[in-house]
Amino acid sequence: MNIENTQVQMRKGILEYCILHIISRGEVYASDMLEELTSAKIMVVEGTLYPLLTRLRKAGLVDYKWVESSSGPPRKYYTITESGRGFLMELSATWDELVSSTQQIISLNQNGNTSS
Amino acid sequence: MNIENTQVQMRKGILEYCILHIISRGEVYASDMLEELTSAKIMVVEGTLYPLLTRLRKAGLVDYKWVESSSGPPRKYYTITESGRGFLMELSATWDELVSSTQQIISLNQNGNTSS
DNA sequence: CTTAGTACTTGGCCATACATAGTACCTTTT
DNA sequence: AAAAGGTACTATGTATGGCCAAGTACTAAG
Repeated sequence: MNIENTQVQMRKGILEYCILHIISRGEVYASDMLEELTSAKIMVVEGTLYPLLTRLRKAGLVDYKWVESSSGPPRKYYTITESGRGFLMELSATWDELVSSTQQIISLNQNGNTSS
Repeated sequence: MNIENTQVQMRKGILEYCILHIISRGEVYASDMLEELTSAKIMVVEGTLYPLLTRLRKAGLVDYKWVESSSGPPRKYYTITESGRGFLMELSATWDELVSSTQQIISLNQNGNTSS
């Protein structure tokens, strides 16, 4: 019951949302995503990202194409599918609802009234 | 990859935060918590709540005492410990950070600029 | 050819939420 | 008093997703 573990648990399902959102904004490959997530202070490692991308693809939410790189092996550039956009909207609603629900709980004080 | 499953995943770790917060506000027993969580639209079932309470107790974050009930078997009334208050503050910081990070990701549009 | 760097893959581990079934105690009914 | 029903808590097994760690494959530089 340490805080590191809780951080891991809390991000479950949210990574999926964030990554699908990043892909929805334009073609990116894994390192682009890692960079953006890191800059938002969401620490993600390859072993998390790649399996997630595979899941998204198998579910038909994203697609990819190989693109040659001038320095190194070719890269998988991901794009979102129509089905993916629909799912992203559902994820968005789910996230908003979760934030709203949590806010409702933690905004109550000892007397059960809302306060600041 | 259905939305119901994602809802389950998204709440992982957050239940712990919500429940510890509820307990921090005063003595409650399981049914009180279920009622409050349900009213905040966080659907939780006994099979989730009781093991979580046991985990919290084993970690020394909460304590409980048996209280006789006028109708039915005695109840475990939970209270937060000092150690629990410390952990709650950490959870709070973790949650705030996660919300902030997610907000940063999803507030970006196609051009990579912030917009509404 | 060897070394280093980049990109992607895979297998196993762990913690949490949940479904389900079960135990124990109390009150009410007959 | 025995049976029936409700309340509170417990225990077991499953599925999922994040993560570690090791591994593969391709390219460029020495």
